[in-house]
Amino acid sequence: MKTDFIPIDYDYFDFEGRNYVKIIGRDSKGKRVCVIDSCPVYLWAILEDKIGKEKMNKIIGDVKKIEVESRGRKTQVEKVEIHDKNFLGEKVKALKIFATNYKDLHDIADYLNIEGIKKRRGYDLGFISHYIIEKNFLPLNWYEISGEMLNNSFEFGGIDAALNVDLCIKVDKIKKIDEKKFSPRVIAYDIEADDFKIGEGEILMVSLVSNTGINKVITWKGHDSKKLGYVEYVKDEAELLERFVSEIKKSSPDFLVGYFSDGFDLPYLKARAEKHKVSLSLGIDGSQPRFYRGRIPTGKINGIVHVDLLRFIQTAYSQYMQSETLSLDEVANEFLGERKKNFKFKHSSKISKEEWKNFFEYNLHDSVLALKLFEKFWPDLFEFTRIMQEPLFDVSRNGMSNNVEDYILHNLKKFNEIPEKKPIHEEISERRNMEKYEGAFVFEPIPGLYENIVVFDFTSSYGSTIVTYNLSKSTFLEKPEKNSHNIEILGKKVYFSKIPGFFPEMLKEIIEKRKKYKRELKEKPDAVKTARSNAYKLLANASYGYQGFFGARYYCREAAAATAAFARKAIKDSIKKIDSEGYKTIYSDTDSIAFLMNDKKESEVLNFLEKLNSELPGIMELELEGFFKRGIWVTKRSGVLGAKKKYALIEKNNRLKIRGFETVRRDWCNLARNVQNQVLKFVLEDGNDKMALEYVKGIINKVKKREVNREDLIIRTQLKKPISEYKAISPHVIAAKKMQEREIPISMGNLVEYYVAETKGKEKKLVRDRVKLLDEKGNYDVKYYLEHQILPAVENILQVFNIEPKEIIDGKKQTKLGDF
DNA sequence: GACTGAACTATACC
DNA sequence: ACGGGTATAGTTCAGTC
Repeated sequence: MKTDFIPIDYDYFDFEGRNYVKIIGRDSKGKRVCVIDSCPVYLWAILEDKIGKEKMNKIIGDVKKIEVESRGRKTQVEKVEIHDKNFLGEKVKALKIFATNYKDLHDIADYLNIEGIKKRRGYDLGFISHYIIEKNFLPLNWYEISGEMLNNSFEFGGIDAALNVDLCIKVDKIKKIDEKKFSPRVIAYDIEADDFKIGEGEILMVSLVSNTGINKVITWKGHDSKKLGYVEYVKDEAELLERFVSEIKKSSPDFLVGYFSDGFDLPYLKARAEKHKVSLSLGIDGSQPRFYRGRIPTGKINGIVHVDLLRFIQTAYSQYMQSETLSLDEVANEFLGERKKNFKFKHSSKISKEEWKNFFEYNLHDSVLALKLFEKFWPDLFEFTRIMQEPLFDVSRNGMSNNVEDYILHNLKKFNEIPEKKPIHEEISERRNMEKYEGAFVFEPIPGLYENIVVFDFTSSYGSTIVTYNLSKSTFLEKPEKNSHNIEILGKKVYFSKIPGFFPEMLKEIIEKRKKYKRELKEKPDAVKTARSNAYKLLANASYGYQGFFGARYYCREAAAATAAFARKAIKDSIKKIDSEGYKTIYSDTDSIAFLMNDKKESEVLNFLEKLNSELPGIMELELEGFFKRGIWVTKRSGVLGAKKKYALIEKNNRLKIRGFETVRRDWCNLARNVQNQVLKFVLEDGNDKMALEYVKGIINKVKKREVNREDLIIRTQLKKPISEYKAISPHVIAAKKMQEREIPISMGNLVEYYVAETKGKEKKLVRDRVKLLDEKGNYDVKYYLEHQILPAVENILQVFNIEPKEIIDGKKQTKLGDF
């Protein structure tokens, strides 16, 4: 039996004490294929240096005797080989110890605590990762496989009969072949329920939308409403659950996609199914979803990849997004230019006939958006999976540190390197308690309006620093060495070998690939190249954070601190050169430098950039970020010092680049943000402070006359922890408490919305005493919005032109006092 | 009770 | 627990006079 095959999802099972992988995928005709395979199971024992032959034989003899019996299973050492390997920059002799069951490797490692064995490694990768590395059978790559077809066979206890697949093959040979087209079958889903707490309300409806023609809402509510083609009515919630399961079974998708479905939809379905004693048997083996408790619970379905798009967007995209929240509404708007439908939530008992129709549409449209988002991100999910070489299920949920680590583990083979172990609990807390090291350099700007500004920045600044100076755990030298890279951190010199380490080498390749794909992208753009280039960019950028991350296998604080130190040195050196060339640096943060052109031509600047680059060490490189017409830097609120991380630039085509200002902060009301944005525009477009001032005066009057819509006065603040844990009761905490009292769902992570109102009777001093929810009646507090929102937003900008807006407010107020 | 600096908190930059 | 450090700024809290 021979077929082509693309692996999508990996799982494993035990049979007669041994581990087998069960890989679900497709052939090129779209048939669903299950592949069963196994691989050698082993761990490494690194031997002490200079061990004699006799001693080695004794160790091997002892190791061979090891047997572990646990969980009704017997695992034994089946074979021992001696290998020359690398481990963290050293050449070592290591025993490759083969055993019966991967899950017992940890126990076997415990028995290896014997003299002559220095370290035990390679038992904590997880069997799936171990298998993928061992067999090089990579997710979302095409293979030609051959083997024995299982058809109602008794092998593995009759596993094939229980699986809802077209083919089940016990694989024998695997051969990589050229790329073929792969169009996955995808169903997006979304539920609506009466309570936001998992399982505490009834599920009213569920929508299913697929790229294979499904487009429906299943509901047991609103029978009386006008009949809609896409609505399927069932008799009760239990039947809804059954229909949901059968619909998915029938369609047999590769991916089941939701938005926040790890945290809401899937656990809700599970909880309600349990209540009704309905089996939520979505798995292709008929199994129910399994939930893994982590920081965020994760829902896994056997054979169907459950994707929660929110989690992928969080790690892969959020840092580059404009959206202020990651709500489906905002995210869909940003990526698809399409919003959710309008529907105001209320309890199902209060929904009228007409409203049910809107509710169904709302529900259906959420799935439509989820499917469209999946299609939008499919190239990214695909590339991430292929680059990290882990199943899409995991890659789509991993944070970037996990992705970096996966990339490393799957590329160690080329370096003949034994994998480092995960840090244990004590090690983690020890690392977390470490003192912070010095990070990036930020230049203190002189407040003012500037013209003709150039911005340079280092490409993959920290990444190229790591590569240039070979900074990593395996190249870190405990003792000073002469021919080494060295730099001072926290008053102590640290040294790194000049012999290339695997981590910097891998990173070098990542950066090179990123450059290559970026170049190709420029020539002929397409979604795949964009995704590929983006994935390598993210990897390169995350590698610095990875080495400083306490949970990393290849954690190296010295390397992280040295990276920041070398980068500081590089940028300071560049600033010196820029200034001595006749330019003037006005600002710099981490990897970028803004400076004045001082009557020089753009061509001169570009030539100078080339000169700078020729003098930079290693692969470090500056690039032109842009030429800007004007830019403004302001003082800090207190004092006269220039504020860092707060500036606005304008390009020749009048495109604004605003950083740090209230305009870009979501916890300021829209009025203040919009006013500030306008003022920046006036000031930067043609340096017109008079217009800006008149504009501000107009707004102040509008506020005083109470002509501002409440919508523009809403302050939104995120609840970052449970309400009870707050030590300081700030306005947004009060707002959240008010919501709780009124049983409006509110929990950690939500944005709290409120406005500040005038209160009658005795003067309330604290802001929190004047907080009102949006539907609470009240007059907005003019004084608060003028002095705590508008004024702070424009004050520092106008001060650059020697205008004191405070006087305008106060002056006007004198004349208006009589009004009160 | 007013004032002041520290603590707490949220958010942004790179 | 699920990259890092640098930075601004508002509001409350707690201590002082």
